[in-house]
Amino acid sequence: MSAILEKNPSESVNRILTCAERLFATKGYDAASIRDITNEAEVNLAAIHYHFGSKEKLLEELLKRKLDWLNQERLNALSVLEEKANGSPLRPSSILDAFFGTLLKMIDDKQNGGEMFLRLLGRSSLEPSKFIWSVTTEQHSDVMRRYKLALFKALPNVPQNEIVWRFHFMLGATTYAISGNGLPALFSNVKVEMEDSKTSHKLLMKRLMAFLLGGLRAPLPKI
Amino acid sequence: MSAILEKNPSESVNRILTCAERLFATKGYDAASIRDITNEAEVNLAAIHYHFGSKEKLLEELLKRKLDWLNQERLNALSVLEEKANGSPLRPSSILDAFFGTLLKMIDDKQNGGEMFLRLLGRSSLEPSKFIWSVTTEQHSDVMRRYKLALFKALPNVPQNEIVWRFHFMLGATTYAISGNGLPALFSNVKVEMEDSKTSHKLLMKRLMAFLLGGLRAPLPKI
DNA sequence: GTCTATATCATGATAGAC
DNA sequence: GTCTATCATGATATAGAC
Repeated sequence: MSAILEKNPSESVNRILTCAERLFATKGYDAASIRDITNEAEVNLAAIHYHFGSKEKLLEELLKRKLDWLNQERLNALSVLEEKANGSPLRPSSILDAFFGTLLKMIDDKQNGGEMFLRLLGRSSLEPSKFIWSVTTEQHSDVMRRYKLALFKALPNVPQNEIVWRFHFMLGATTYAISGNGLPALFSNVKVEMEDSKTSHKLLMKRLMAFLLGGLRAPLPKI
Repeated sequence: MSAILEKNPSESVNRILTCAERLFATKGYDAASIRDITNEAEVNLAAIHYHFGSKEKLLEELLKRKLDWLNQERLNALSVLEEKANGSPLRPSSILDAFFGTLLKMIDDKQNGGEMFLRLLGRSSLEPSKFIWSVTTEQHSDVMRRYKLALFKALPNVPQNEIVWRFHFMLGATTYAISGNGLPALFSNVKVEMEDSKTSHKLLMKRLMAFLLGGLRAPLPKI
């Protein structure tokens, strides 16, 4: 019972969170067992249940912590834009910056985001499990609603149906990009150098934003 | 041993394939157990191992059958374009039609594709499992190579790095769209009617193609 | 070819000593 | 808080009767 032998409790929790984030992000929720996680975190098998209650609760905790922050940032960014605009429509590029840029900037924010969190978020948005899906998406329905309305106002000549679809396509491109899938295959077979990782985050962001804006502003399809 | 009692063997195989396609597509590979599949297909639990050898082989078979066809169609479509162009660069929209349009058209082709196959393909491309990923992507590296080269030629003023990235973004938007994830959340909270399902496939295709082309042709980001 | 029964294993979860 | 031991479940896979 001597205190010197007890490990720092918050240290264990932190190690669990870090390893779970990485393993869920890379192997997927199902394939990452609590044995995998506790082994890598070098904590006891029972620690996850003790600290979080269940594997599902662990994932929920993992997502909610940073998602709450992200969604608040997104709402704040939009509010700032709307105040500055003073009632007139926003520029589409500003809206995309506030929504997708705020997300992508998290990749270099080790405190509130981090690369692994973005991958986890990407993967979780793609999981078919109803539970996981609800945590990632139902949470920020408010955010989506406000951004859709802002886009409607910014693009009054584009049918709202079309805008919603393009929002969907933009989410897809972004989710796929941050989930890290597919990249290896794309870059093989053609001699195109990857940029060094220091600058690659900013480059990815600029490239993706340019692509998204191009898609959003594309000529309407003839129906 | 009377023949009248034996079920038609190919019927069992077909029912397994159909149910597995749907269950893998909707629940994901891990979550769809062979118990689920054999129950819904109304065949014996052991039937999958007898006919396919393993659960993995079943998925492999499922994907390869239709993927081989798709990739051949894509190669053919590109060859036709290149013959007609007679050495001059192709139009980017034609290339996207040949690559993504050929895929999207499969949704109404019950013989070689079908909606469930597209969802399965989408989901499989997003699975983190190395095995699944290799089946869906490594197979058609030839196709990717030829299409990338065609895009390089069609867009000589765009850096090749940029084209590869945009290809990646286009794949993401398309994969996400056909995987069927996220749609319910997007369409809630805003009163936007879904089109009736008869025409929706063609509409989705036109909308996605317009978006992709807009993204591909977007102004280059300032780096 | 089909089916029953079972082997073998990994998982999430929990109880109880320390 | 931590650890060991264990449970119950459901997974893939297989052996052998019919």
